[in-house]
Amino acid sequence: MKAPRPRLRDVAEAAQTSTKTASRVINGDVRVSASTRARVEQAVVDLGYRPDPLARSLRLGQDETIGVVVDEVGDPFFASVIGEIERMALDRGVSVIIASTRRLAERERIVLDGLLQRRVAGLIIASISDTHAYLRTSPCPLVFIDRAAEDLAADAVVVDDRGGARMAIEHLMRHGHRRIAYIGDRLDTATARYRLAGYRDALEAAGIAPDEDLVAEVEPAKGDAGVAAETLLRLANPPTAIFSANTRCSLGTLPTVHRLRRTDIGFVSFGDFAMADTITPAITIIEHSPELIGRLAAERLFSRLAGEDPPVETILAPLRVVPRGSGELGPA
Amino acid sequence: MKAPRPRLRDVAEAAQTSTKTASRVINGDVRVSASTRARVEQAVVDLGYRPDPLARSLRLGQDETIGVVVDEVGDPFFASVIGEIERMALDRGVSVIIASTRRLAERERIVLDGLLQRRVAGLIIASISDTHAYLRTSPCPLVFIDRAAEDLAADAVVVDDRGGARMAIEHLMRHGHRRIAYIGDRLDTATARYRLAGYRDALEAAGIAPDEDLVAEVEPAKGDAGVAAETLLRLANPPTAIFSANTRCSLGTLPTVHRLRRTDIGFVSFGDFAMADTITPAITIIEHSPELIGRLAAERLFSRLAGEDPPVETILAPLRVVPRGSGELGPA
DNA sequence: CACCGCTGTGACATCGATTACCTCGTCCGG
DNA sequence: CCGGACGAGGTAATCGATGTCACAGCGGTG
Repeated sequence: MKAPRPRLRDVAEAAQTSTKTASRVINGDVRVSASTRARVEQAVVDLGYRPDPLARSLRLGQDETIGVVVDEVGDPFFASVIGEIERMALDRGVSVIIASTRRLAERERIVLDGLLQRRVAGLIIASISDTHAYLRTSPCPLVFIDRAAEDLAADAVVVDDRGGARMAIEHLMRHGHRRIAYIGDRLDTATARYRLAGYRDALEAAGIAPDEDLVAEVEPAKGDAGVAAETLLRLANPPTAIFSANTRCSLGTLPTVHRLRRTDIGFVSFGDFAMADTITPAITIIEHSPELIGRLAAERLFSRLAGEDPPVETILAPLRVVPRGSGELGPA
Repeated sequence: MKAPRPRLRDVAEAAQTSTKTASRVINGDVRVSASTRARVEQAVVDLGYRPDPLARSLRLGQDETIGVVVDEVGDPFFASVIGEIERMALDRGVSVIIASTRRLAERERIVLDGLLQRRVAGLIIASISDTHAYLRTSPCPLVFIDRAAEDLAADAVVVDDRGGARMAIEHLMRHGHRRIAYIGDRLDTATARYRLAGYRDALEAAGIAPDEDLVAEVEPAKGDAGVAAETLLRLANPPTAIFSANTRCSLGTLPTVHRLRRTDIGFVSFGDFAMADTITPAITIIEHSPELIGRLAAERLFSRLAGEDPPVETILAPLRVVPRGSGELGPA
């Protein structure tokens, strides 16, 4: 009963021409006479023809699809990034395949490999790994987000992690803090290393001797940020302020801070989150907009897909301190 | 320099056999002699052969990909749902294409059409539209989430919206509230209608006359939930409690409630969110786990893709009140 | 007038994998 | 000893669109 979807061949037959000419019309080739063009266009409408993207991809050796690889799709930061990328892709009729690495270099390999096998047209990657040799001959444009690829000349959209962390610490110091704790990601990601470096920069510049007891390296997915916070706050000589180096650490740490009724402590979060301005005290943040990062990355990728070939660049998304209260509390 | 990726033909040649036999080995056909099988397998390893998914899809008329269509990828609820689906898909080597409708029925049509054109193997859909006639002859299994398709016999994973809303209102009434406001989504989505119905059920069962001034229908994406909350709280005869019918409304409403220093008001949110248990007072919620919904939907879809054919079913994900403070405040 | 170049067109190969259909032995029962 | 079932494997068509290349017709040119 149900008619199978029309093929190019059917269109060609209806228009009394060859598939090649029909293909020309559809792809906007100029060298087709007006009358033939009209017949084909009519046939397309009559039959409701739509080219099969699969066949097209096979022939062209490339899929009208981009891949986005992030740590974890459910992470609010990446969810917003992806949302923005998807928005831009949809406008261009491009599909978005997403994949998450769970912060495992091995999985990253696997999903990237799969995406490349599928011949995606381009990739946006929040890489967890620090070796990308196998991407050096990538057949498609790559844009890194959140963390640049250090061993690869590829576009990246990042924030000034080191400078941002330093800004956060200096902000706390301006409000009188001298003992400031750091809670951040595992140091096997570059982002975490840079932010920790920024923290140390600021302390050193202020002539404060670093205290390793105040540096906690955690795995936010495991929920151990809260444990780290509790440990810090129970030290014999506890910090008067905490710097949380990313959103998920903040989300893990703050419930503990509140449970222990230590809302008197100074707090700055690298990255915003829902309700940050509503809890008491409201949380001072280093703001970096995931939507902006997504947009910049997608723009870059689409411009390359459109054939433009600007020099490889690492784009810095802007960063600023948004004081809301928790970062302006002085030490006891 | 760079060798092109090996094709099945290369494998066949290396194993001194035909593509057909090589294909049989790869697809696990039993009727291949042990020695031939071994040769082919060796060749596959030697050449690092990986079948081209595009070609395979074309031939099979189906892509090893599932589509997930939601309101908005950046929405925390859907982000978690997608995260869980992606997790399950990756385990099966299936890719996930995401698309968002922005709550526009027209866009929903477009993205679904695109996905169907791509011949996805299956679809998971949070539908915004209420006509799905064009999906009736869908070539692939469908699973609806969050909202069932009323005009289509298809699987769905939903929560008991009406009952859940009723639970929320009854909870507030048990703590003495009689004037309870409702803030929820536009009523052109079924979910919103059910939740509002549940709200009305509860009031009616308690013999409370409904007051339409207390019902606000908003568009959370536009940020007008906060405006609605302010309007409600400034009424001559204001409510003593607010029921927020979904997470995004809660995220929009609560900053306003706090800004107006009206944290004395009763509050229940349909749907959890980050920091809900950390703000003061902590927010009482109707809990429905997005991860669970994602998992159930994905399980259903994969079971159909595996050829199982259970009767079409609407699965109810469980729901419960999680009291945290804001829902247990009595009226002034 | 022969030749050149340009335009519009179509037959056919191609992308890489799957499959309908066929061939060739071999082994078995009758 | 023969027919036929069966196992193993090969040939070529197929999926649907696009690239290659050749060709016909036409106008201009030396």
